[in-house]
Amino acid sequence: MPELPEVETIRRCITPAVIGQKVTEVIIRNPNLRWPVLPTLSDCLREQTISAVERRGKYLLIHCGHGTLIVHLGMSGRFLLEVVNKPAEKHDHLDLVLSNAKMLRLNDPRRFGCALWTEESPLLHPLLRDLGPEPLTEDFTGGFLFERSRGRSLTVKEFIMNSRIVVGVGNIYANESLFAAKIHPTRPAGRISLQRYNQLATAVKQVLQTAVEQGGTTIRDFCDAAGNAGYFQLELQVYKRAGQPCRICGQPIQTIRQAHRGTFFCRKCQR
DNA sequence: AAAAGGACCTGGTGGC
DNA sequence: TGCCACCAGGTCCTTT
Repeated sequence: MPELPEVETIRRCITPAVIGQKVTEVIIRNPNLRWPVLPTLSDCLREQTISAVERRGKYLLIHCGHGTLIVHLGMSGRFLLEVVNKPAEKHDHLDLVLSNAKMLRLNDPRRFGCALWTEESPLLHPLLRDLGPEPLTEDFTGGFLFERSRGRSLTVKEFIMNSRIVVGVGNIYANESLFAAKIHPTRPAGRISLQRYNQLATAVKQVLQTAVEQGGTTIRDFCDAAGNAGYFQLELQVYKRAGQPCRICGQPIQTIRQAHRGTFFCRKCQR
């Protein structure tokens, strides 16, 4: 479900409600996420105060007194702020009960997400330490993409969806960014000029920034922690628009598959 | 080292 | 109504 804008939307939504709150109880209903939830997670977290909620790529980092809970929402995960007595429903796998009588509830039908506890710096965790730069920082530039892509034959779409190259760009925003940069998604990453990578880096930043401002993209079921849908789906130019006219030139949007993911593009606008 | 494909899961949709 | 194939906001791991 969530790419960078959706995770950032959730982060902003939960932050004011959880900062300074103590975790009074942890309820694990189903520990079988992508990696097993630590059976002793409750002992790790109980009575600790949440000091900050950060985001690294698509990971949420919930900083507590003596460690950090690293949460990834996978493909179908939601993080919802609920009142403590709300009955659990299907796929409600984990609750963090807070001292303000609210709780953070993780719901994830496909269970591709995870909730990991670390007492080290989370940025050094094996899942995070090799991640590429944040796209909305100045570390992420066309020059960076150009250098990292030299000699590589994979397609530019697969290249920018690789979190070791740049974090947070999933299938929706890869499609949208390539359209905004007028680059054909199947072009080999190693054969794209610096000038065009400058356009692509600018497009990625602009698309993600706008999506954050719109509260993310709600295609089916994304919502923030308060249950609000996003609005960026109204701005989509190509994603899920196969056969519909390009908003620039009117040609029908094409769809193909790349690495088992749906790709959408305009044959005329993107070269 | 890089590329390709499978693996992990549930649920929704569309065709017959 | 049922059954089946295929698709879905991700990404790690194994094999080539």
